[in-house]
Amino acid sequence: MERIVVGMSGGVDSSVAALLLKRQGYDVVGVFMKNWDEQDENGACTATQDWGDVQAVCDHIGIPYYAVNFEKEYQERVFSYFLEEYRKGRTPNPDVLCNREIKFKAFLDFALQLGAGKMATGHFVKTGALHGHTTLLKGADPNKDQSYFLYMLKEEQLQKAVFPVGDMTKAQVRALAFEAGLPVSQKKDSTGVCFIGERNFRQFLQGFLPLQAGEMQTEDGRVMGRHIGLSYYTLGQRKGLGIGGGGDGRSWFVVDKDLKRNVLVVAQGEDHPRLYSRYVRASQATWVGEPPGAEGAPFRCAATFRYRQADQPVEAVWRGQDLYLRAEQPQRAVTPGQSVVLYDGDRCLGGGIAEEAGMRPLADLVTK
RNA sequence: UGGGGUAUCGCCAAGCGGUAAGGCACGGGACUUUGACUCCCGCAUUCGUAGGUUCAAAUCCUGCUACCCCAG
Repeated sequence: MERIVVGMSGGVDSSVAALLLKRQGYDVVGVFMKNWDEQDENGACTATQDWGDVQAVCDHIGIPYYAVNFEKEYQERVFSYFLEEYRKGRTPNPDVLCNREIKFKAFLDFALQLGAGKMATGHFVKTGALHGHTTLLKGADPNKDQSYFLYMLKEEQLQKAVFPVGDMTKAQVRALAFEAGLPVSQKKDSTGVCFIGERNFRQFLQGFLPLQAGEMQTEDGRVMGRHIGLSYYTLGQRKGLGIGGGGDGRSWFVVDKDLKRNVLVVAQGEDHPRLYSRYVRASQATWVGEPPGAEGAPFRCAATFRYRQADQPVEAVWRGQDLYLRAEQPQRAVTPGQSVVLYDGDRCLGGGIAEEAGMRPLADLVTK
């Protein structure tokens, strides 16, 4: 009987994943990862609660369970990067790294050590086969697809992974959990940075980053207020600026960060031109399988510039680790540090990390 | 301390005798395995202040205070 180790978070998705594998006759082992040791704002350790849920679920399903601790790995491979990016005034997405480095590396290795042939998670994605290669596909539930977070995985990693709920909708998952009597069937979906959880982001960052207050200015230099530190804001952000009234009365948004002068540039109106860009340069390009096309050869595909965004038609070209994109439609608040993920239909090709974006063709951008 | 003007929620701003619009900010919620965006709900028993007129005033009158402008 083939053994499969399931990464269990204590949530509905991974619980149902374990349940399905068990029903399919696999030798299922549930493993809970504790990668962050800190209490939330209320002094409660959510990991303790989640671990309790994992135990309850596994007992219910009738499978053995363990807990592993990758705090060190998480700190070294994910969190340090996360902080470093913020220090540079960028807006990182730690979860894409977490998947590549922790869930589908450290954890995968651990699973193999336990004698498993494969590992499983509750991600809403699917794997497919194309010309003898394993591919990463969007989950069946368009509203829950999580391929955006997994684009950094390589084919080798995917070959060892199974995603039992990938072809289900969230509603189906919940219904199944309920029918099976899983104790977490009604548990609210968790959000926030993986393993760290939901929390007041500003407050959280303050524990790691210095506050370096400065001015908020309009493009033409009018001082609109003060900011507490450029790291604490992201492009396109509206809430938290504290600027009200003035101008045409519309809301204010962050349109730029001037690291040199420590000035947060703000502009009025959700449709402000400074908020949009069609040309994007991304770095650290990574491909699930073979790179799309030849180096330097433009190709058409779809892209998402943030989680849950609808596919955006783009023309792309890659050169080495660099990825250049020209979007057909102007994209709102493409932010340095955030991931750009490419698709061919439902197949996730890979992606990169946005470095710069604008409405004007940037140097080396796709030349038509 | 001559003349004129303005004082309504943190900000902007309706109101012009009939019992406080709206926008922004802010708070809460929804959505969401990043950060954001978005959506929904809430948000002045009170109109610089003290009196007066009136059945009734933020709206009219008077004093005071503050700020602005022009004169000095």
